[in-house]
This record gives sequence, structure tokens and C-alpha cells, in this order.
Amino acid sequence: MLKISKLTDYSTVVMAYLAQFPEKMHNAKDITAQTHIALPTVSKILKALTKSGLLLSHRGAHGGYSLANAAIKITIADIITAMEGKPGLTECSHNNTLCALQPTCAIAGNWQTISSIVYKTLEKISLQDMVLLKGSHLQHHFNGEEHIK
Amino acid sequence: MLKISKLTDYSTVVMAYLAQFPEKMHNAKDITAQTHIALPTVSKILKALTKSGLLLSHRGAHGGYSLANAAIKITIADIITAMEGKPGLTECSHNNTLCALQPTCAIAGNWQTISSIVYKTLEKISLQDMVLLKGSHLQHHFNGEEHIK
DNA sequence: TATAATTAGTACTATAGAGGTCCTATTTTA
DNA sequence: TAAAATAGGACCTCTATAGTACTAATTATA
Repeated sequence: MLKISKLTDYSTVVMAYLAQFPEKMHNAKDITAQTHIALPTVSKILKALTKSGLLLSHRGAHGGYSLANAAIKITIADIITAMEGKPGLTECSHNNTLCALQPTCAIAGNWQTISSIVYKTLEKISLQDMVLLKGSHLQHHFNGEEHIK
Repeated sequence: MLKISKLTDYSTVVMAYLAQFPEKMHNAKDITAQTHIALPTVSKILKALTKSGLLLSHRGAHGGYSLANAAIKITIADIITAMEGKPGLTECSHNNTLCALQPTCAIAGNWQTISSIVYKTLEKISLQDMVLLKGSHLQHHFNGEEHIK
């Protein structure tokens, strides 16, 4: 149902936690304790986010992870992209050659457009929005700007 | 990667085809021939869309399917909802009780908001947009309205 | 009224992908 | 040198999706 994966979902939880103490270094065990996500899962997420450049890692004793950028510069779109690759609603949103229907499909171009609209929407929501503003404020944020017309 | 399912994707192709000849009745075999989607799959899709009220069906000889409403009244959101249920980006977008993290999850409310923003975006795109306007026009349609701010 | 055409409904199977776990190597601090 | 962490895979299990097939019900028409 137009879902992001559970891992991606968890990633936003983890990122949101890290964003609350941006200057501090957090190790996987610490994050598990705070978020109640299983340790191996947290570990997997942290590795993926690091590889994509959203987190910085530091090995060894007193090592851990921290945000690579300010929370206001990191968007929901960034997190989804890091975990799942660039989002596209359909196969043909990226790769025109994959779909067998392509030659007769009248609407392929539209899906690329729609995907990009959704992506831009997600790019407008920062990690900071998630953490500081909490639910209702985010709502006003968008309503106030007449985001959806 | 934030995908809709293949069946849903096909559904939009089928709906778009039907919308090109709204007054005519089309049977499953006809639609298969035109869209190049396998017959059993087309059949499955047509049944689902009928059950959700997007299509009207007529049994027996010379029976078939036709749009239940004008193409301009049917939105992409309608089609996705018909095939997959109301879209929500995360588990907790609908059901607050499902997620084990809920008590400590700081961002659940935000996902509900974001899901609803995405949904509203998809509600703004009609089947008519898909069929008549074709790719580039749809783009202008949204750019012109400064849809994404 | 019989027949052919067509949808309705249900049940089944196979496959891919997601989620989750664990092990070993590497790096860094103290 | 030892302990504390992350890095990087390998691996397993389970679920949901996609696709298929079969039978029943309905309708037009000859």
C-alpha cells in the first residue's frame, strides 16, 4: 500500500533519535536501548546509513555514529533513498527499458512525472521537522504554505 | 522503493485504456490484446476494480467492463486504493496499535501527516490527466500551478 | 429454450524480497 | 596488548506478490 519498508521506517526512528543530540556520538547498543529496535537490526541500519553518507562512523572504543549533516539539511527523501535507492512508483519510473509493455504503454511518462512529484514532496520534509515540530506542527507547516493545491 | 505493486501499475494501464473509449464495453480478451498484459492477470485486475466500484461489469454474451465514472472524476489515488487499500507509508499510518515501538516512537504522528500529504498529491491526478495530456503536459500542469512549493 | 459468451469467485503454487541473526575481520582507544 | 566498537558478509526464514487455473453464475441471441 505504497509503503516504505520496515527497515526504512526504523531508519527514520534512528535518525530522529540521533538528531536529538547531534553533537554526541552514539553506539549501536545505546541506540537499541533508546529506540527498542533489536540490536542486529539497528546495526544493519546504521551501516547502510553510513555507507550512504548520512551518518559518520567512528570505530574502536568510545566509537559510534553521528549525523553527517545538520538535521535541517537531511530530508525524508534522503533517508528513503539511502535505504531503498531513489524512489519511483513503478518499474519504469527510472529505467525505460525494463517493462515489456513499454512499446504500447501510453502512460509511462506520466508515472515518471508523478514519482518526481512525490519525491519533491518528501524532499520538503527535514529530519528537523520530524524531531522538533512533532505531529501537529508539521501539519500546520504544510497547510500554512498551501502545499497541496 | 516506495513502489506501488505491479498489479496496481497494470491497473492504471487498463484503466487508461478503458478511458480512451468511455462509451464502449470492453471484455477481458479485448483488453489483453490491446495492453499486452496476460489474460488471467487482466481478469484479476478487472474483478478487483469492479468490486471497488471503479468499473461496471456486464455478464454474458457481449458483456464486458466499462468505467463507472467519467475519467476526470477518477484519480490515481482511487486506483491505488482500490487495488491496495488506503495507502500509508508506514504501518502506523493507519493503525496506532500495531507497532511495538509506539510508546517510545517520537515520530509516529509525522508519518500519518506525510502519508496524507502524498495521498492528497495523488488525488490531484485524474485518469483523464493520464490519458489525454500525456507526459509533458502533466508536467506543465503541475509546474504551472506551483504545486510543489 | 438451448447454447455460447462472458464475468464471479475461489483456491493454489512458486518466487522474490524483506526482515532478522550471527560470525569474523578490522580499527581505535586506553 | 586488550577491550570496545564498527565493517562486511553469509545465511535463514517467512510473508506477500504475481500469476494461474478451475468451476459457478449470468446473459444475449439464434
